[in-house]
Amino acid sequence: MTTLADVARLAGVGTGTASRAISGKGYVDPDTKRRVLDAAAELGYRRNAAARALRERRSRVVGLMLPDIHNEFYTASAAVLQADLHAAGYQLLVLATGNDADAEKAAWETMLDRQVDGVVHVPVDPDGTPPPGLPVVQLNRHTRTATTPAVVSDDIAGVAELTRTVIDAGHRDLVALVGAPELSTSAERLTGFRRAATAAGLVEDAAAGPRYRVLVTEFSADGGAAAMERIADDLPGAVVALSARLVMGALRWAGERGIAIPDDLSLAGLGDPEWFAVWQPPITSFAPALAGMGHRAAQELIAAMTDPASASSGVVRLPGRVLVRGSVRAAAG
Amino acid sequence: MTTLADVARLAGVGTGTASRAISGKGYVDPDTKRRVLDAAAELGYRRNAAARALRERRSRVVGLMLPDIHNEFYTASAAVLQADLHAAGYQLLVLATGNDADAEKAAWETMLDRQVDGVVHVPVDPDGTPPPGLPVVQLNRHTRTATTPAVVSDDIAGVAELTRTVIDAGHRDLVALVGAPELSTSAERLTGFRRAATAAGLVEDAAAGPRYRVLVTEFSADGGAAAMERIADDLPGAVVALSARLVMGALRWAGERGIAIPDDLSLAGLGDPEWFAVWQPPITSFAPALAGMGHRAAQELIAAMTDPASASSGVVRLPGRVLVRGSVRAAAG
DNA sequence: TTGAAAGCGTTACCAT
DNA sequence: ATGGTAACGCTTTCAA
Repeated sequence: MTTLADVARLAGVGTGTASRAISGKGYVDPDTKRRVLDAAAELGYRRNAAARALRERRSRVVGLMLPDIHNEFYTASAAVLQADLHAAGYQLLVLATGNDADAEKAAWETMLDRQVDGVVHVPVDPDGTPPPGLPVVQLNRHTRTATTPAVVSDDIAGVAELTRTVIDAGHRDLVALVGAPELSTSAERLTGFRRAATAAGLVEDAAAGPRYRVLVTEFSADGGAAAMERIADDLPGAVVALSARLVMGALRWAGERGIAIPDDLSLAGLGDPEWFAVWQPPITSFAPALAGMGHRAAQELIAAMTDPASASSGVVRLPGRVLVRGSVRAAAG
Repeated sequence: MTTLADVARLAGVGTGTASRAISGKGYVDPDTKRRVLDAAAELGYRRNAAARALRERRSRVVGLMLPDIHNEFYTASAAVLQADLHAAGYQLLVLATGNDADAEKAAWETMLDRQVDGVVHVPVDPDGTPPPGLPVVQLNRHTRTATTPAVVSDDIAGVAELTRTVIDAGHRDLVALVGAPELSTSAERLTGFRRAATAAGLVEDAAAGPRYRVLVTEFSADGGAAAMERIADDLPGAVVALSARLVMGALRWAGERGIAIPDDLSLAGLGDPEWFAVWQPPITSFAPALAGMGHRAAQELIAAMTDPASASSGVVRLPGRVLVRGSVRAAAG
């Protein structure tokens, strides 16, 4: 391995000068600089990141903590996050927390050990709190006690709009499928749904007349299917499944039961995995701006790392888009 | 920040002893060790990764280079890879190459700069070659000149078996949809297809009688749809789409054209995204053992990093599973 | 503008 | 068994 000292020797200068020439910081004569750069090129010199990190007290590494690497809801944001951070000279260290509060706690230790300069965090434990002093931006979800900036989707507005399109289609009997209410995502999606439903005069769990029901279940395909089973003998006109996995569960259940969508039952979803558009019928849904969230998170984190004082500690809500497609059918009312 | 020297001082020992006590390497009296550990706990001491990396000349970081973070085909392997590596004390540094040979070259530089101990690499450039001396294992695809171990799916056997099930269903007129033949994946999938087709007496591009055709296209939904369009007025009995995205393209095309699957056309695919099983009809396909590949890759890389000499440089082909579902229909022949 | 030298926090060697 | 000390490769003062 060739070191800075090697380069300096070949160029006939001191290591200090060589360092300045290569980093571009501080005064160095143009001629000298050339010599150093040539020497570096000749030897194929590469700066040692560990030595730099040790000396500069910053690693230029950013941590990404997420519940599950194999979940396109996160990777959609992660992809642009990685690109933006890379462009800014940071590398991404990825750690999965597996939806486990203990693993999440351990992950913070790892991040600290690694001297990461900052962390992008999709929180698992709603009450968890990041180590003080470390620039952190929460992504997608936000904890109750968020003292760090958070970048999330404006699910309240989005799901409300989605629900409105269902109601506008004439439906007066709705069911919402939603995950654990401790998560900010579930809570906000439900808020949006309720807001639109009550605004339209639907009453929760009403025995007769315009009504809506809320089914809390596990955030998975199995959870979605199980929830549908619970209302099998009292189907509504439309189901609003508040995550892509819940949509899948509802779809699976409908397929097994021979329930036709949208003829027997209308379905609206959340998210926009590629297959939503190809499904017969294509799935009407609210699609959070996942890429936009990744961009914004990168931007917020870079700001926080550059100037920790400026750390905006608010929750940024990015608007998404309602995609009106074929899975919701006009109803008499 | 508290350093090893702080701990040593509090425990009343030298830094050397403190280091040994904490790392567990070398002789140290049990009593002394206790004192050091207590002091460390009291101070909330954490070893500095940069200093360790500098001194030990190893970072305990492994790089993961892949074309696209937002692709479940890769993340399925990446998730278990991360878990296994984490368990072995390594962290994962993720870098996307975006299917671009230049970006891939630049990524190697970054990996070198970061002093990663090894790299798991999903190759983009079929002729690219990793920097010498760095433990590397190729995942999913392998380059022509692989001097490093590669862990891939046994697509040859898998696709052959898949194709056989289609033929056994009575089909004698097949079309294969496949991506760029430079990629080892495309090439091997096609080999499997051809092998089974010819073995059954099908002739490529025959004007009459048992035949098969091969359509090379872009590895995307659009590519799949475009390919289908090319054979619109001479549809085969069954299409074998050799990637999940191609399946999606074929499905989209069929939906737009009003072609019913499997009644008008049988379809077999590759991969096993969740929606394959939920689709009506569920998609018959060959599913590579992505998780298994992640495990094996982690294992190979750890071996290579532990003992570079032992680096097996062969291509490991892991068997996958053929999932017989409803998208292929029995045909007269 | 430049070079020498002092760290950054560890580990590992060498006497003790 | 233990403590001092010399690296590891770099950045950054400080004098010159």
